[in-house]
Amino acid sequence: MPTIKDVAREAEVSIASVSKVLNDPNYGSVQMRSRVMRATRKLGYQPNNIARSMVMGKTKIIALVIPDIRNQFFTSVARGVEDVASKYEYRVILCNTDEDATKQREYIDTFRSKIVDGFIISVASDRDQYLAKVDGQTLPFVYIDRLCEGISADAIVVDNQDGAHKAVSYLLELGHRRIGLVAGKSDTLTGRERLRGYQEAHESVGANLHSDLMIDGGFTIEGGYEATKALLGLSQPPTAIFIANNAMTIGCLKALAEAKVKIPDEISVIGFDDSEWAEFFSPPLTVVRQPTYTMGTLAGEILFQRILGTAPQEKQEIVLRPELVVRESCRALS
Amino acid sequence: MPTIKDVAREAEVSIASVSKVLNDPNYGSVQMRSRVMRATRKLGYQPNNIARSMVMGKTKIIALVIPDIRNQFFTSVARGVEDVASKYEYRVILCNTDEDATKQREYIDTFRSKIVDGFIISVASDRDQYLAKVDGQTLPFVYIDRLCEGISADAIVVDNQDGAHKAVSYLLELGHRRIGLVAGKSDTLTGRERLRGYQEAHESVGANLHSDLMIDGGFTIEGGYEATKALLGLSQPPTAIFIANNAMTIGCLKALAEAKVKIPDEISVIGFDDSEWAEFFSPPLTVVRQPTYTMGTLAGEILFQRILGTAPQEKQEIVLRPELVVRESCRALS
DNA sequence: CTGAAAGCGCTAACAG
DNA sequence: CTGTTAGCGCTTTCAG
Repeated sequence: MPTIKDVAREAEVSIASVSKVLNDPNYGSVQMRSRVMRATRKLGYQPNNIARSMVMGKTKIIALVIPDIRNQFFTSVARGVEDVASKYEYRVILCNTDEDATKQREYIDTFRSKIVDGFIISVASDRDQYLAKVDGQTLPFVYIDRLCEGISADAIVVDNQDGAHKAVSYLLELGHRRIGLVAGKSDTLTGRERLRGYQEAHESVGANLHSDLMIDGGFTIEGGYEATKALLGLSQPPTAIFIANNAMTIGCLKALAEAKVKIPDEISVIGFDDSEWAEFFSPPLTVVRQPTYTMGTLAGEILFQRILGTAPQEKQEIVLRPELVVRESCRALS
Repeated sequence: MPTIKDVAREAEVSIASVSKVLNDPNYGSVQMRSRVMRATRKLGYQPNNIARSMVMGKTKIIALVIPDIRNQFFTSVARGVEDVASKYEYRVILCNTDEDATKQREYIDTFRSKIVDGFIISVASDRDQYLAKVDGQTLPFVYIDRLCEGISADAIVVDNQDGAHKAVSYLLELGHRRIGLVAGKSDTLTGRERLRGYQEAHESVGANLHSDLMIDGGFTIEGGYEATKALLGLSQPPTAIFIANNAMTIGCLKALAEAKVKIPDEISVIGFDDSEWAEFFSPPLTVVRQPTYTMGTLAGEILFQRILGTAPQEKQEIVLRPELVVRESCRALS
């Protein structure tokens, strides 16, 4: 690989001049500029960003850390982040932790060594406090969707309790009284808040809570599948199921299909998170929709405010409202 | 951020010693080692990888460049790549080009400046020859799924023509003679090969090809939706549809649902690419399945052979076989 | 066994 | 308008 030195020699100028010409389109005399440009082209020179980053202390890269790359919720968020990053001429790299706190630690270490200028993170578990090692002052980060209480940073979240409440209230209004919950990971705020919304919806109409109806599905496809099978195996199975995320909904539907339980005739279903296929599934799925793309753009904007130093001192927390999208997977209990 | 200098001062040794202790667990005397370790912990020192990368010429990062992050095919490939990368103690960063050759160029430039040690790429378009700028000798890369003919590199691909052939032959055996094709991007090899398989299956049984039945869907959800609507609007609509990828299948199903065309009673459907929801869709979708995860691990292994210099001189091309997964979305024409 | 010094490729004062 | 020089934080000979 040619370096700036080679270009300087070829163009017969100093390396400083090459650097300046390359970084400032109208530096120097016309002749020199053209000599440098010609040499650059001739050698196929590409500046070494590693070296540049070292002296500038900036890499022009941000990271987005997500727990499950196969979950459309996160990939949709990613599209939002990418769009604002490209506006600021930044690249975004995606890091998948696979719901694994250890992998998350590895990525955090990588970031702490200045490989990115900032990052957006949806934590794998809020039981892991490793994030506290990051000094938000020198390496800004913002939470999206899932945060760690106690470790302060800007955050873009959705009112999960409200979303779950809306879904379960709807089921309750339809007359259901045995509503199964395929719950999310209890070591995430979102998991706990959705559980809380489920409970609170029951409480607000004086309905009884049955502990055998609440099963942890760990936010994964497999977990959702197992939880649903367990629910179906109950001596008194639920007449409706509320599933706390995307991935688990896939597992739940699979279990329902295997058991040949008809939706909505034999069981009503509501999922948290919309997805591209939910709409034309048959029957079309009723879901709680989160504004994923917007969450991504907002998180991106705040992060760049921090990176550019234009953000206010105090941390901001933006809470978005989820929305109930009623389709045809629920029916009234007669 | 503390630097190696700070640690050296704190431990009262030279920076060279700190560096050596940190990189070689049994360097130096026991006392010195412990002094260094204590200082490291006390200051919360984290080596600056940018600096390290500069002197070592390695970043311990590889990139995976994909055209559509919302497509499960690619995210599943990504899981495979990640698993082998972590085996080699590498991080993988994901770069989404959004089927856009310009974005792809930007990423390639970023890589050429030594920000990664190598990359795996599924090209956005093989009409763009920018990739030729990277010198595979200094910056190894391997193709996955979609490649650029004329720009030599290792490749992991699937026999797309064979996959399409299997699907269409199956439809033909079922008695269908007007089979719609929602085709992939014509500027990708995969798109062209799948089209070729469709044609060749017809030829091999002497069936006529109707040009009005072959519509380009551009590999996107929207494209699949529009193509299907066009197919449905024909004076003589098809009795079966073969869709050349995942994303377009979603669009196709949406169009079919809107037009209230029943699958498989009124139309038979086969998609290229399996997905998590295809199985419990009703009816369960018959698809051509690619070994996505395996493709990712193979690509990763070859890339590391190149990075570590243990690969043979000549480029390898591994062609995997897709498989027809028959479920319930096709019926025989009586 | 330890430290001084060179240098990775680049930018940014500072001189000339 | 251009060039010299001093680092950025780290690894790595090479002496001591």
